[in-house]
Amino acid sequence: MITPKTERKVTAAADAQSQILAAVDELFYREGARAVGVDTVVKRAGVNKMSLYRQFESKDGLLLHYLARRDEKFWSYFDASLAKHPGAPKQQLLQFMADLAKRAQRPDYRGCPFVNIAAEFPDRSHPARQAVAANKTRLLTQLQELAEAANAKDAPGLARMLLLLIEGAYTASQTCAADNHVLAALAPAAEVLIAAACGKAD
Amino acid sequence: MITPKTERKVTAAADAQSQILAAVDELFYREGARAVGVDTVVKRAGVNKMSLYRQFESKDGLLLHYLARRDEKFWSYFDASLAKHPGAPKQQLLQFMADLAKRAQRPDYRGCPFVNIAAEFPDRSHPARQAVAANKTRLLTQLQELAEAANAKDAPGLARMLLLLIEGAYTASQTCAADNHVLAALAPAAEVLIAAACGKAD
DNA sequence: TTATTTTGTTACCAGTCGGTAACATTGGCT
DNA sequence: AGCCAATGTTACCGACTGGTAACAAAATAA
Repeated sequence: MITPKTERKVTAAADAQSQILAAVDELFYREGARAVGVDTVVKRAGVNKMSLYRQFESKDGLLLHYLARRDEKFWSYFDASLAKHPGAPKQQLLQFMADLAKRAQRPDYRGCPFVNIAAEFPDRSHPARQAVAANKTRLLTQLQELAEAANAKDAPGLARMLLLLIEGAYTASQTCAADNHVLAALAPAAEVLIAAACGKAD
Repeated sequence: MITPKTERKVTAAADAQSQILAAVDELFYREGARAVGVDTVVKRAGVNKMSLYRQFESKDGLLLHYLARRDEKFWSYFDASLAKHPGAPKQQLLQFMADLAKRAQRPDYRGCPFVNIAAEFPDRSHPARQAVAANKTRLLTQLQELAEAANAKDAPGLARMLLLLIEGAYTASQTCAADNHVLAALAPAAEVLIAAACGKAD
């Protein structure tokens, strides 16, 4: 009695929902959330517009689902980098930087989804902006924990410096010409900052 | 015969043009270039829509004028910071960072105009995107010259690191909650990177 | 003065925006 | 079978998008 009821319709609805979310995930990221209309979304998802509006309250609701997905994806990247050096916080930090630099150099990379949303939505009180801030605050916290584990003299300070570098990598990947090779400086810069904050000992 | 002709009409046209550009400068920056319509611009500028389309070929043309203005404004900021320490490249770099951090913490700050444009226009071949890239490339060049003047061992590398920090400051000012105080780490981070690249002297 | 160019104003264009009412159809449950 | 809820489909809404044709008023040049 818990789930055996309504197999077909639930499946159909879930199907539509997942295809809509997949379409949104790609379109909002590639073209920008404001630039993409709901008509484009439903066309891409291969569903009807009413199917969208019966699953999601509005385009803004869709946007929050998009950000939730991107948040998950980001933390899976983050965890994957850390998993390469368990118990070695300095290596973990550097590995994340190196992986980020590699990701950000892919030709289809369009920058950090949260950064783009912040640029597209001027209103800081917009729910999407709060989702952005939440992601960044959590990232700062995680960086600080790693900095503490690495015995940094000023862990909050080091975390802020590294966050500046990360945000800079996101942005520079979009603003700077590729042949300037700005991203190549990401991991080396992080290494210098970490070394200065923790002393030379590995 | 060079300029005595057509005094009135030129004045009127120039008036309309300057008021349009002033309106665009504020609206495009505050609300986003794509989000603001030409109707909003002409209303704000207090002119008629036809007056706009007789001075500017299109909204895209308007956008390029906006970017040109912002480019000038940026370099005036840049030069003002450098003028505080003539002949002292390290100080000049640090001063620019400090001034940038202060600017980016103002409540009405909406990030770097070029960064926002890059986020709003996905197409890298768009003329506005090329204007963005031009600004950043020139900035990188200037940073490199300062790094060389400061006797950095790897001037191009240091310039790239500093550019990452700068772009990060722009972005973090919009993505991060103010009480995370991320911008407070900008000048200290730059100081560490410069010291590491130039040696402890001075 | 007359003729011509520039200006301001209105109305309008086709297209797109996010969102919905209404109805036909389908499917599962009893 | 018969009912009912969830679907799919179409057409539509008012508001807004960037951009223009057409015309009246004004100012300049001759």
